[in-house]
Amino acid sequence: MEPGRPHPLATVDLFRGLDTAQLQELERYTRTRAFKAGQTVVEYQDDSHDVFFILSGKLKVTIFSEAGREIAFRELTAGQSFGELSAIDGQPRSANVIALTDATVVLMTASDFMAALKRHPDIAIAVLKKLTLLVRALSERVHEFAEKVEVRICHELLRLARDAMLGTNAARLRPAPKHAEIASRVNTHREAVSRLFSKLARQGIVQRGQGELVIRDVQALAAYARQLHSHG
Amino acid sequence: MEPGRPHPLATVDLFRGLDTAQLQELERYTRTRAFKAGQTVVEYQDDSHDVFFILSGKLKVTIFSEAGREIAFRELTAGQSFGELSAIDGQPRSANVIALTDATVVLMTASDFMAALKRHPDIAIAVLKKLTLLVRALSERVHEFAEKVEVRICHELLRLARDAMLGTNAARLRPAPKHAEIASRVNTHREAVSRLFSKLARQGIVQRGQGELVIRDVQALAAYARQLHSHG
DNA sequence: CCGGTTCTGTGCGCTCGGTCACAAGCGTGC
DNA sequence: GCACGCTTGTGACCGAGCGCACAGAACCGG
Repeated sequence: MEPGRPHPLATVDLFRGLDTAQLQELERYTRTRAFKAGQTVVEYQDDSHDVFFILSGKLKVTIFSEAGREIAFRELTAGQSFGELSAIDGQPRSANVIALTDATVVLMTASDFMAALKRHPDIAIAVLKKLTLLVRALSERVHEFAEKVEVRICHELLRLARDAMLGTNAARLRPAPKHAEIASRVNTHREAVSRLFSKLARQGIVQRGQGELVIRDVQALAAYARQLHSHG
Repeated sequence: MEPGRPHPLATVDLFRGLDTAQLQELERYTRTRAFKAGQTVVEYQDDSHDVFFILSGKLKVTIFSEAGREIAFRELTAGQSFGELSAIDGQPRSANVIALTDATVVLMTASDFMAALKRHPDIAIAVLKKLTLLVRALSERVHEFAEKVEVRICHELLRLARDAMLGTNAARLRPAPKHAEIASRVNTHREAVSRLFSKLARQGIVQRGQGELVIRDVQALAAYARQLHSHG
């Protein structure tokens, strides 16, 4: 327990709040693994049940429709974790995870993880918070499908903007998100995104520069969505 | 602690696994409330954060789109609980809950609930399992919106069938679910459901009797959905 | 700088499915 | 039974948005 040098597991969000002694004890139940860029970490429908904690690198979670179309994804980086769902309910994995860059992860078996939850209520609560967030995000998604395509795209843009604010009413997305990307997340097609962007650009709400997308007026974008939504 | 007479809180699913002494201790943090049929228990966007445990009666959870259209719902009965999300993350309520029948519930403040989670890891794990189930159900929903209307309706039918199986390949839904009901859950219109039912009835897959709906061949229904899905 | 590849912008036809309209069932209460 | 309301079945219309096609722009690697 060296005070100046924090334990490596201290970077894991779920373990925030544990002291070094507790982390050392937890570490006994983990194994470290390295993945090369492009390698698959877990595969959809696998029935492995380990939980993973990312020490370094960047991974990508994807879900494919049965037709093979990519439906949604998010990126994971150091400090984040994944695989809790299968550990908790024993069901097969709900998504693919592949390494985007070389990455180091630490993993724990389902039963060791569940035991850790019992021993350390703070971890359990951290997982609860994580799942709660997920539930709310998913619900939002479900609601959104009641909306028309343009509204959904606007919402997705607003979500992207939220994480890249630049002042209070503007955001810069760099690198520019690919249209096909956005489209697939809200379950529509590239062309729809392209057309909407043109419209928004004409109104000065967004601006496309080299390799970046600037949302000049977040308020106006939200208003645009609201107005589309209400009248039809 | 009378051995023959179980504690009233023992009926609550989340408290499965606690002994009578622990239940008595928990009870000190609860208040009991009675609701009359039709009364609102929690309202969407409220910022109350209590957790509710149903002792008796039937409640209904609904979510409305901003346009006021009912999007989805589920029913809750004795033993189930609700309100955990707001207690865990402190955000406003994610849905409306109204009493369908007269009902008795027990409630706990958010902070008492969180404290209980810390003291009783089994409760925390029960909540984790519940949320995990929810996440999986919601993900399934999100995926489904990539499908065409008919496929979505078939899937909804299959879900209904799952809870009302009659042998291995048939199910009886009684009372018959209303078409408008099913339609709103998969985000479409009464007419679409009506038309699909006619088609399925012509193929002998389902059968409409007085006040009930019989799914004669669940396999065939699943196959029908799969085939629609793959060719277009 | 050139040739290829991937991404973007836009026009157009066609299909799915949302909407309207109306008739027929069914249940309930009087 | 009859009248009323709620639910269901079905045809016809029509608009949103998907899919296709193709041209231009941006982004490589060499």
